[in-house]
Amino acid sequence: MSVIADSASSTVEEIVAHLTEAVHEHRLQPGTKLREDELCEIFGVSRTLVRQALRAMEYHGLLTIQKNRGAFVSKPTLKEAREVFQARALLEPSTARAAAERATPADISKLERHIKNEHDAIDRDEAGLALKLSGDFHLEIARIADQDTIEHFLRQLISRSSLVIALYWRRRNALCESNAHHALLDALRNQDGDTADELMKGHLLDLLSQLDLRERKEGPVSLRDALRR
Amino acid sequence: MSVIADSASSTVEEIVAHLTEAVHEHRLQPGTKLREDELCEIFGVSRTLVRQALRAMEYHGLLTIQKNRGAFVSKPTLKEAREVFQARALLEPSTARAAAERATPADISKLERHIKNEHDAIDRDEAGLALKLSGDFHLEIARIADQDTIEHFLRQLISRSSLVIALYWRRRNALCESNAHHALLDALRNQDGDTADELMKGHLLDLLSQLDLRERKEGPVSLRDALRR
DNA sequence: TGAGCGGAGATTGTATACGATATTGATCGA
DNA sequence: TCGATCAATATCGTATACAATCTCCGCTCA
Repeated sequence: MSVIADSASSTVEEIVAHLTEAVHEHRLQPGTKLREDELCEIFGVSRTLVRQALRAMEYHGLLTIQKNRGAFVSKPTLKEAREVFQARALLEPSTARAAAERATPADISKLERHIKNEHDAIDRDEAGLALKLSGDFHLEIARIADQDTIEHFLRQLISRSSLVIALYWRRRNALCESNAHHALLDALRNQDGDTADELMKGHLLDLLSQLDLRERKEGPVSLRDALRR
Repeated sequence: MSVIADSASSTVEEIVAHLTEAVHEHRLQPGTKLREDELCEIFGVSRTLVRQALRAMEYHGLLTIQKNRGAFVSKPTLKEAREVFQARALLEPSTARAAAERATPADISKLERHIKNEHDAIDRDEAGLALKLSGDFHLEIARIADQDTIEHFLRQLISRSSLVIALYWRRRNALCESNAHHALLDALRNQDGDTADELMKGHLLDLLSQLDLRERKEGPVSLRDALRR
């Protein structure tokens, strides 16, 4: 979770994790260019590994690589934004249902801790962290449902949701999801698949309804600052 | 579509396309190892590009790369097999519905040609090609629905379906999907979203019901033979 | 005879070198 | 002064070289 890694040398997975976290927490804004040499210095590896990491993130939908021009944090169009939430609306309700039918007490308490962390982050005004934790909550439900394939897709969709929110969120301060997550947790605790399905459906519609047509926010930021290393 | 490419040098996309086609048509069986040097010779490029292609196919779920051991055509487990079709069952019906509501006459005639090609392939006993065309039919529907994100996921799911079918299909000779595709085409032609949704749901359940618990088929095959170049 | 143990060869992982392309900024002319 | 052109530089794309790891086969010894 820490942003400061060993300055020696990192693995591809570590590079991906750091950059992904930075995007999730909006320290790297959509449109920011990620130069390979700079990343080499920061992570202490050769361009070979940096390029592997960039390709992986392109595949996840977080970066867009333009031939001979470089890698940029993706700027989802409005169409893509809608599609991301439409796809989530297809996948997540039935996943929540399956999770409700399978959740163990250990799963429930893990989710409780998740929600607590989310609240703490909000209290400390760490909106980026709160958003990331919110996404993790959804992924955790897919894990409980024991649906590896859907979890894999959801991971990408939730990553892109973070970009969408960075660009199209109507009121950034109000992360009003906590109640929805609480209600979902209750349904899972009661093994109530029907309710979990319905709640997830409504939750995603809620999120979608909060997106706005407004143009994107301010430009890129220093790469090194965003990564704080 | 041709398997024989220029022996000079290929792009990453061409390498991916050729290998993917070979997997789709079951010329490369699950478990087959893809050695980098061999691919370099076959495609006339350095290991740099071959490795990029292998990574891309790993992302698509067609290959499994083991550290320091190499890339192998994936062997989906039974659980993964079920998950693939469950995920398709979530995504494809509503996509078919959207396609029915949007299909133009040009789209319809394109689908008609698709189905004709499928029949031709079956008549000529080219089961691998028929399977590939069958997958393309499903992708074409996603394209008509104008759902890029879902199409992206479906592409992976259909790729993996091909592996699943290679491993778990009950009776390989009977590709009984033609009727289902015809019925779908009719629904699309009539702009009948409800029916398209239902037909797709049933079609996927059909496919799932034809999977079997039996163990996998015979072992790997010569890489060069499978690629015929 | 068979299990365990090297070591040579094969194969993959990473770094570096070189070539191709794009970007930048200075110079020139209208 | 403004725009166009072109060289210098920055940056990315690909190939190659070297390092790390695994595989396989022959050897030793109980």
